[in-house]
Amino acid sequence: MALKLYNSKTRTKQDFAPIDPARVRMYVCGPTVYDFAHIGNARPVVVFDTLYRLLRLNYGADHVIYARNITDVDDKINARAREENVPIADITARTTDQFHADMAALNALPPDVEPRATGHIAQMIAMIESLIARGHAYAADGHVLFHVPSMPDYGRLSGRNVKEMLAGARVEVAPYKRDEMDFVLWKPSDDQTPGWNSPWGYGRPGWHIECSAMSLAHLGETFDIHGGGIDLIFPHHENELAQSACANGPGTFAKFWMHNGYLMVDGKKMSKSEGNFRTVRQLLDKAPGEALRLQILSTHYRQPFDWTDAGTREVKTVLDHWYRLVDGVTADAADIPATVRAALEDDLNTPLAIAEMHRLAHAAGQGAPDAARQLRAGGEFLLGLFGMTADQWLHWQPPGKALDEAAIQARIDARIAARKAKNFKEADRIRDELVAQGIQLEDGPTGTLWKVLS
RNA sequence: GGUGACGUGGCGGAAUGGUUACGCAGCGGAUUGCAAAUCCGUCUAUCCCGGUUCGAUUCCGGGCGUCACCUCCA
Repeated sequence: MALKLYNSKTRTKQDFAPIDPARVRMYVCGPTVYDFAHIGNARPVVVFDTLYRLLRLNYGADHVIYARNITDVDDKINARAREENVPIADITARTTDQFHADMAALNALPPDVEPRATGHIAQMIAMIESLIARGHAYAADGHVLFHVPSMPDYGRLSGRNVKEMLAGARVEVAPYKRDEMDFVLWKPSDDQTPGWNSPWGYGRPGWHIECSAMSLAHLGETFDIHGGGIDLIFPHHENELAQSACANGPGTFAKFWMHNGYLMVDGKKMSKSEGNFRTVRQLLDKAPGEALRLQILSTHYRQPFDWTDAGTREVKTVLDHWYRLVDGVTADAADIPATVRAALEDDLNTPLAIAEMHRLAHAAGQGAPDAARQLRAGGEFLLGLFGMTADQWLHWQPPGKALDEAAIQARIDARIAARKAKNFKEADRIRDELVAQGIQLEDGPTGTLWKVLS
């Protein structure tokens, strides 16, 4: 079955055919590194990681190139460095490390290239020069601005009507702008703010130009997929598209635009003032990263997602079950279940894919060995699950908390002895004692196993 | 004010012009010394009002409601 993807540009589901099957190119907007990644940052990473895995399967791992940037020059970073009174590089290095660790915990593969904005200043300057030369940008008052009326198609990607937007605009217009909609490509820096020398003086790039410059540098003028959150469609992606298409020529840039839906927490927009702000780091204290991953995938990527703790508990229960079924089972690519794969190939229908996984789990639970292999293959090769053993999974503890497994085993042995002596009162007492510590015992045919209650 | 998305059973969540997914929870059973785990069985749904149709949850119109964007945001 052919891969179909919803293209935000055309607002339809289309058959995906790469420009060059030997080099399938995907660019996803990565984080601005100034603080811990929140669960809203994790959604596009997990969604596009799932797509990345599927593309690698379809075209070969060596024929897919996935670029996800790190934006390490931004006024939010500058503000944070000032607050903490540390060098900017400290903030960006620390936050980048945290981001990598958190995304790895979610079983997200690292991208093939991870360009940094500060490493591409020269490319940004070159692109700005090209925009000026082509009449799409102008220098004014130390700034360089993109002239929006120079691009007739502006607003098409995000479905905005420029005139209507201006009618409802609440922003003050800077005096140096020729048009209210014009946006900054380059802006001046003072001594306290990071900057680089440029034809327009000492300064730093505007928000959108880094993605245009980096996608060009690593993927070329035209590439296959551009992804990110729907909140970025305006102004970020609209402006990226404007810059790139005007600098490189009409018709260049991404063939497919993909946007994941918004993320809410407990039914509301996540924000610090609402008290429902969740970092990935905080959530990894409640459940293993794979559970968070499956939770993210349990809603179709284009739908709004409502994050709840109850949802986390539910996927944890599901994975407890699946892990038991695939324990000791090995699978190879031949076991990849066609049903799960077909669901993913239909615009990444992960909820349907998970439903097909449940069907396999049902069959595996009845003792079908091929179903167990397919379940494992579906998790391992498609959804990015089963990265640990069943024991590791069932014994999982939040980072920093270590269980004394030897002590638990000693209690289990004592209980086995009591049971052999038919002293059930003592056996039950030991079991209750362990339950009070969050340890659940399971008497099976091969002996007594235990798991951590969640 | 402008724009967009969404409204499916207790909860999560797909699909579909007609045959009422799937999971979690609940309930009943098997199993177990009792549990847990596992297996079997099982109840509950398509926001409201019109229209098109032999038939709509699905298409069209209206209404109500929720969320978001238009300013930093994944």
